[in-house]
Amino acid sequence: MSEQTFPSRPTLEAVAERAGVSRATASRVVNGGAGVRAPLADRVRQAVDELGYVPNQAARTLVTRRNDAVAVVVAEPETRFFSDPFFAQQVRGISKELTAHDNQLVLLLVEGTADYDRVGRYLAGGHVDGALIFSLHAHDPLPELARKAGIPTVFGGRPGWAETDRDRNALYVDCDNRGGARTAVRHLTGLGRRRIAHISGPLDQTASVDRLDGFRDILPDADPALIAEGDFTPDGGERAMAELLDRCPDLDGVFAASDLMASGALRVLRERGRSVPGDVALVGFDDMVQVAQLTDPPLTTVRQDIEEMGRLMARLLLRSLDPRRDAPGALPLSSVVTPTHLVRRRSA
Amino acid sequence: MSEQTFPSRPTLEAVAERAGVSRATASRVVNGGAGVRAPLADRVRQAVDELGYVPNQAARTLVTRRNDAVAVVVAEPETRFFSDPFFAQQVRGISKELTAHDNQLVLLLVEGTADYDRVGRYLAGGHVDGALIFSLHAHDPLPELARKAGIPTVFGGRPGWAETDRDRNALYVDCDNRGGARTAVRHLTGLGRRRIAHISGPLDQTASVDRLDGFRDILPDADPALIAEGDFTPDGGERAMAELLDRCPDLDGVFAASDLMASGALRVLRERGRSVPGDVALVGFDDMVQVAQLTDPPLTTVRQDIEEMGRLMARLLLRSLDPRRDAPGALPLSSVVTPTHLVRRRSA
DNA sequence: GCAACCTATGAGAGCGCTCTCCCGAGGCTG
DNA sequence: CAGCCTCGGGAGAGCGCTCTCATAGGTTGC
Repeated sequence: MSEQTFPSRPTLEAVAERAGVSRATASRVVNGGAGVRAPLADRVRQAVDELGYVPNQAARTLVTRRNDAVAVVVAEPETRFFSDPFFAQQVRGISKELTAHDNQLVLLLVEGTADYDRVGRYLAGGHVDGALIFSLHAHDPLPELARKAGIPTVFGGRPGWAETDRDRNALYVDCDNRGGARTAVRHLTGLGRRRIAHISGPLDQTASVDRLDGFRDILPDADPALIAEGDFTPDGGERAMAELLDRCPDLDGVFAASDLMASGALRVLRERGRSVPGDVALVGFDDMVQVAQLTDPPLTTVRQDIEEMGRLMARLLLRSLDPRRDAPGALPLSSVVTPTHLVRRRSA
Repeated sequence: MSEQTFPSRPTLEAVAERAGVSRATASRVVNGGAGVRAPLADRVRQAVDELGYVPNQAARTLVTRRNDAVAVVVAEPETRFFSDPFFAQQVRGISKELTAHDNQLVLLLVEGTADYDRVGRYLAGGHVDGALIFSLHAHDPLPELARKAGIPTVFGGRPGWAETDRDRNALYVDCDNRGGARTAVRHLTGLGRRRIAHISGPLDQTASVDRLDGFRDILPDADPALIAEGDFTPDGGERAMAELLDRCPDLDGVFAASDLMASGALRVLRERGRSVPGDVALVGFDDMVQVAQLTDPPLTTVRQDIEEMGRLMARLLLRSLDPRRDAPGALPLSSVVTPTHLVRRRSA
């Protein structure tokens, strides 16, 4: 049925010949045309149009050593990547910033252990100029792969070794997890709640640990039975909430480390006949559109600007790829911690 | 804070020198090592390891004219791309097949009109060997862009012009939308339903039109008031269902063109006090895990194997990139229509 | 009016790789 | 044992582009 044929593309040489100039001049025009007199430049541009010339990216990359492409690496099962709006928002922010600077986004999903090899080869193969890595778990080999590949990297979320191991010089963007958690818990204590539980994220991620630390900052003597570990999914939130209710039926407040987990917790609370916020006040984290506002009751939550964080990650990476980019006064080349703040709705 | 330095990569020349062979031999070993005697090959492999050599992809592409990368182009707002599990499943199928053949997936999202330019340039720039395009709407410029770029393309879902405009020779993978719709509607009539409504997808997509056609095959005299157009989202399903109930309060069956829309319809039916399947029997389309089985009641629906369709798309594209791949007897190089079948659950 | 100086253009090297040729060494046949 | 074939390995061209460097022509200054 199909017999697609694909003629070979015109080369710069062909353009130059048609315009009656040298390849060098044609190249100059194609790349902005600085220092080429108008009549010549016009002839070249016309030749480009007539031939439908598009530069061969491989040849260009070979000499400039730039790809104008950036890898986004996600160490999370595809299922979660596609179902958790967190990633969608972050990728959108990244995507906007990258396309604004004519960079291409290459998505690399890491599912099985075997994928690490493939990703390592890809990063080292010179396909991309830099990497954005997020959802990093402890002992994940990705940072090492990126380092070996020798390409600039920016992390979404503080890597575990960022503080201890200074010379590895991680560049990251994260929100003020600990401060946000403190605000959330303080809000609950302010409401007079006395038995406050915490549903944490997976404790091999710094975001989870930091939020737990914030919780403990306010409640240093909290009963360990009041803390359950989730996995940032609604199901995980359900499981953790059920566990907590079994252990401490008298709890009257819950701080969940994500809105998605809070939504799961909410379902379990309702099933078990607890009113929210009457019996149990509930605070989430993220202020995820499509989640926090749609639950019943809508979630009081700690807002972080996820899309903006994505944008910052991309900007940071682009700057470390080319320090001259957006000149003085711009973003300094260092990690960024964005602020959080409490959004009060009806769940607490 | 950050001062990342990036040493230049070892070249094939360096490997050859270290192994005491010519560049040609080193290249042979790196690419499979056919026709190189074992001791030499081993020396080369050792040199590769010691130097941490990784081939420069740009140089390789320049001469082979292959990228081993394929673009996946989605003409749908990011929001829908990330929230609709349909895409997730399709991309997963594609991703599996591509990685199995050492091909890289490059995701291109098209949101605004401005993005078409960027995507066109990208496809024409020789970054990728082929393109997979899905969620095509009528009059979308993407097919033309891909054609101009001169790269093989496979569509997810039959493009509108595939039947009429033979010489454009579209290669596509689709499910038997019309047949599936017929099965769904026949099931409803078989249950004794007499006022059967249809919530269609956006009618500028062939999948929507085909499903509507299937509906009409069984009910050629259906009241036009019993047909409402949705947009494949839960919200669209809600709106359409509300409309239908306003127009025809006596309807007793609904065939929704997607599970997501069916889930929205279900909410509206419940709100309006209609029991399902008692008052209104409801059939969806897709058999989307995480949707059809989780609604209350679970959806009777038309199953299509979305992941498999993704896999087929990728396989078809890989074959048209390199006809020698997976030798005789394999997939013929022509469009594929996959079967559908009814999955009975409780909603009808 | 001539030296000194620009500035626009061209010539050409080379980025790192693959692949086609070609040569030489060994094994076979007659 | 000569002649032929085979097959492993090397030499080298060139993929399409960018960028440095040299050059030609025009300008300026004294």
